[in-house]
Amino acid sequence: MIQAIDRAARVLSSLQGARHLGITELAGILDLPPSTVHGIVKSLQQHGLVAKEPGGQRYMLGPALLKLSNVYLDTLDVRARAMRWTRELARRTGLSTRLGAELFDEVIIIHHNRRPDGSQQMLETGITIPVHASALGKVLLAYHPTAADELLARELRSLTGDTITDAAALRLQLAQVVERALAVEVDEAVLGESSVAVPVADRSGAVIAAVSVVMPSSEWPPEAGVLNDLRETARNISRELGCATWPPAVRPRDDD
Amino acid sequence: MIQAIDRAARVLSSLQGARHLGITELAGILDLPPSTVHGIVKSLQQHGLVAKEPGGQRYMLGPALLKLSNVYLDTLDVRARAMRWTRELARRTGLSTRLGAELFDEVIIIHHNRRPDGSQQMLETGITIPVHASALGKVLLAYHPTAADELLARELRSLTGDTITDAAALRLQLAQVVERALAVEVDEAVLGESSVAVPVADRSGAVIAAVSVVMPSSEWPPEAGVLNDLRETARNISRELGCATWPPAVRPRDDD
DNA sequence: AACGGTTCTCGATAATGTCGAATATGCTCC
DNA sequence: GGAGCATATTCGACATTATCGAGAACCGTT
Repeated sequence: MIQAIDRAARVLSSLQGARHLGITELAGILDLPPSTVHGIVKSLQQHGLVAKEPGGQRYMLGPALLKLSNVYLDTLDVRARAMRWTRELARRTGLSTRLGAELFDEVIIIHHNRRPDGSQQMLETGITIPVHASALGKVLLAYHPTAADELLARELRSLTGDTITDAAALRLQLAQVVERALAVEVDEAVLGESSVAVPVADRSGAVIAAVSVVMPSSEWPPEAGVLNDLRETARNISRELGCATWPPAVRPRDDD
Repeated sequence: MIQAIDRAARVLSSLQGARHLGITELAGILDLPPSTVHGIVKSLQQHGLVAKEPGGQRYMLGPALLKLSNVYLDTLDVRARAMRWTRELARRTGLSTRLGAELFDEVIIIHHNRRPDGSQQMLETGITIPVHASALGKVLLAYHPTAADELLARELRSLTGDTITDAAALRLQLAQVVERALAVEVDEAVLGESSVAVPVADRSGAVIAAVSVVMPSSEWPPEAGVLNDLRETARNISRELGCATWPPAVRPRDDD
């Protein structure tokens, strides 16, 4: 791990948390001398990864990230394939759908279909949710035991009163997830919101993403038809990616 | 400029262009030994900025970029303020609107409102357009002479037959842009598409973004009402940002 | 099963980033 | 409007740190 790059990434990460930071503040967070931080920030700035906030003398994330991220989304084969299937899923179920991938101890939403009732809803692509508090996350963890082990070794943060924070309880759920190829979550991330997720696998049979439908907890549990549509969607996407058999198999423990 | 960070940024940039690259390919592009590139890529990977493509042994951009970019958009004050005004602008004019900011020699779209006729249109947030081939870009250049000087010193790439590639011609247009506080573009970026843009300034009076309406070239020129609505929109956004007078003044040459 | 082309590991070298002190800049309070 | 303070920024000597070549391991292919 190259030190300078590690530090640069930490700078981006800090700015991700705090939005606007001065050199001194950053130096405080990273526990480095201000002059060192200044050099890093200036290097990032030259590439547009960081920008000076208009007016002030603090720094913020830069516009180059938006361009990179846009290309990232375009690069994702799963996403391109999944889009038409999830749109259809949203139409059939009348619910909003998400496609999520693992990002350390979070799930990042790489595609979002709004529920088709025409109500005003924010676009969720790009937001992240702790893995342990989402159906998407439970699916990804269940099929990636190494990540699960790592996560369960740490303290689990509670988001609502119903977030599962007990390692043993979560591990039990993960086992069930694999059995049913389906994970659920009720009020665990956001009060009043619940979801069901299923795995998406690629040619190699590895689970690389998960699809979910989100519904108001008042409509819980979902009808059997919804679950079937959801499973069918995941199977179709996986098939398009060249996956031979669905549901997929759990990836071996040390495979990374 | 820290070498390691510069190289890391170049790696990201290369992956932005090529989508998928192996270590050797990257090494070729950057003209570095493969082992050096490997170290850089591995460091980026640890932070999720780069990821191994599923299946293959090549690398691609990573999911962390999506999260960073999402925060970047949230951080942008202009964008938050502009959104309601551009939505209204789209409604009144029946056209799609864009909010753009400068990213080196390109304009990056930081917000996009689809035209409200209900037709299927792709979301343009995050795409980039060469500054010299867009109305948005001409506005940004006109108010940022240092950037204009730099750009005009180089060769201008042609996107359509109508792209302005002559430095003198462009410089003349930029002068007019400041006079009218308005830039136009007809078929210069995409055939059949034309746009008009106006500047958005912040508290300090500096132009930090531009708003535009985009229309089919068949509807060109826009009615006077559209131009008024556009100007009004930019003035409203600028006022919300604490800008005292609109149209804004050109930023002095060496001010960066 | 053997080959060619990869990615990846390791360690010595010297190039490189680091960090303290000094300077410049900009904000705040009087 | 001016003085004072806090912050950003520059600079250069030093030693930590990244670099790069050689070789091992790996993968896909013939």
